[in-house]
Amino acid sequence: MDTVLRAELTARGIAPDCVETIGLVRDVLARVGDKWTVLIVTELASGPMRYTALHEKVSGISQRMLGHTLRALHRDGLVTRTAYPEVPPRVEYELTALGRSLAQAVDHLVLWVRAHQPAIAANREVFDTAG
Amino acid sequence: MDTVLRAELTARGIAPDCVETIGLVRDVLARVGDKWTVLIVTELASGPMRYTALHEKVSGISQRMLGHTLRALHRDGLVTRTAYPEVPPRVEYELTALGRSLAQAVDHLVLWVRAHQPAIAANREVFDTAG
DNA sequence: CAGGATCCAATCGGATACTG
DNA sequence: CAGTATCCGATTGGATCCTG
Repeated sequence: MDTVLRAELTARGIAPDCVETIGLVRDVLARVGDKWTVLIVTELASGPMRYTALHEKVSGISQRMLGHTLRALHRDGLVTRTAYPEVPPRVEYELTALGRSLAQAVDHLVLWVRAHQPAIAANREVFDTAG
Repeated sequence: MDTVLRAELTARGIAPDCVETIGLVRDVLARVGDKWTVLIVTELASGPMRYTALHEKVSGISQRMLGHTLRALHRDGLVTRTAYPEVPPRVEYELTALGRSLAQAVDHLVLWVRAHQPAIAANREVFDTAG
C-alpha cells in the first residue's frame, strides 16, 4: 500500500494492523477493479489457458496490459505460470486455490451487481436528467 | 460502461444482458476500487456525516476528490445528500439502503482480504526476491 | 509463440483559489 | 460551511516495434 496513506491513518490513531488491512483491501479492490482483471479471471475460471488464447478471448486487450495484469496476478499468487520447454514455446496460466477463492469472493459482488443493476441504472437516469 | 468494451463483447457473441452485467460489474468494482470510496463508505457506515466532518475524518483527501466521490456515490443512489436551509449551510451525507447493502457485499471481500493477506504478502515477497 | 520496451494520449488526482 | 473551477503532475492504458 502507499506510504502516504499508511502515515495518515497511523496519525489518526488507527491500530497498525487495521491500517495494514485497510490499505491492502484498497489494494486488492483496486486490482480487482482495474480494467481487465475481472475479465481475465473469468476466462481462467473455466480452466488453464495459454497466453495467446487469453489474448484472443479477452478481446480488445493489448499485449502490454495482458502481460502487466498476468504478472500482477502471478505476483500475488492468484495464478500460476507454467512454461513448457518446447519450440515454439507454450505458457499456460491457471488460477491457484487462492485465485479461485478470490474469484468466489468476487462472485458475491457480481451477484450483488446483477441484483441491483436496475436500481443503479435508474438512479443514474434520475440524477442525470433531473439533478 | 464504456462503449468500446460493449462493442467488443457483443462482437464475441455474448448475450446483451450478459455484456451489460460484465460492464457494470467492472464499473462498480472500479468505483469501489478507486482511491477513496472504501474509506468514505467506511466512515458513513457509522451514521450520517457532514461534508467537513468527512473531510477531516478521511484524512488526506482533497476537496476535489471528496466532492467527486460523493457526487458519484450520490449519482448511483448509494448515498443521500441532504442540504438544510440554514446559515451557515449544513449538508449531511448518509448511506442509503442500497449503499449499506453494497457495503455489506464489500465486507465479504474485506473479510477475504483479512484472511488471505499473509498469503498474498508472502507471495509477493517470494516473487520480488526470487522471481 | 510469448512478452518486454518504448512512445504517446487520456484520465486520475492534488494544490490552490474562488463563490453562494 | 460547502462546495466549484483551474492548473498541473502522476498514473493508466493503447499502439507499435522488437527479441528469445
